[in-house]
Amino acid sequence: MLSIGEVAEATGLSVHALRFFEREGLFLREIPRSSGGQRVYEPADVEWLLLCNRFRASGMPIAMLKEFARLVRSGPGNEPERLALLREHERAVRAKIADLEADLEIIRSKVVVYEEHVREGTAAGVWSPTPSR
Amino acid sequence: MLSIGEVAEATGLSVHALRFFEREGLFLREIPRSSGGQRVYEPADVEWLLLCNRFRASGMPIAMLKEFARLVRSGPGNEPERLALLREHERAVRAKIADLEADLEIIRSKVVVYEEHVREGTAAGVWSPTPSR
DNA sequence: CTAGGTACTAGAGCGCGCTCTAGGTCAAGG
DNA sequence: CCTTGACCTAGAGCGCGCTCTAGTACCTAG
Repeated sequence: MLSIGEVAEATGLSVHALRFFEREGLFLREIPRSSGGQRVYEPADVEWLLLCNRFRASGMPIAMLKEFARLVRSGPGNEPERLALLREHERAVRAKIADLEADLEIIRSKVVVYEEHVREGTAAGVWSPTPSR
Repeated sequence: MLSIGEVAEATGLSVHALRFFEREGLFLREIPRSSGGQRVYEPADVEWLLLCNRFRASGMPIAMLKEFARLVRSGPGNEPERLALLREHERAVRAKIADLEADLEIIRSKVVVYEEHVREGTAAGVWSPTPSR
């Protein structure tokens, strides 16, 4: 049984963010309260939040996370929908990686141009104030 | 010589975004105006914007783009600084790709679990409304 | 001459994802 | 008791990156 502060600590999320996540319905269950009204989490909630962190870090919007949580909360029977959502996100992440790799190529080429310029004192390929390249 | 509409078309940026970029000082030069006060671009501006798109797509914040543009505008002599900025961004992009690949692994494993579940009708490894895994 | 389309400036507004404030409650230690 | 600190709710605010509005001007075709 964990307090909101402990969960924040364990997940890297702020207590504000945890309350926000709850308002948004991103948990897999209602988080129960203690007699004094404080949230009482359990380790499984932390595991779910850690997975959420991965999803978020990989660019999944809150709305999609919400939808996934909704599917899980609404019980068994919709696993194909959950799978479709996960596959969609997998596709999106692969696409993002591919884009980043293409962008990295461009950046690399600019880095190389500047390295040569800085090493040799030539101005080939770098920008002048009035763009010429 | 190009109008703002043509540049928007060529770069995929909106005319609003182009005016915003200009206010923010993201261009490599002052964009001149026609007699009637309309912006007059040249192809080199489009090239720069296309590179900006790459930078932005790879997660470079506007502030960093601004700084790079400032360095270029302030003329020759600061190439080592420009290089340092580019290398920093290159590092950030590589890190982001690595993170995404790690996230992708996790997503894959969830997809696999759901694929098995959906194929075989077992409930192993998927979430129940009250989280057990 | 006029209408339509495109552009202008200045500034407000928005969607996302939190983050923080205000005003209060609760539980434990001194 | 009383303070301290973690927590509560409801709701406002913020940083980013645009996006849109209002009100006006110009330019080309008919």
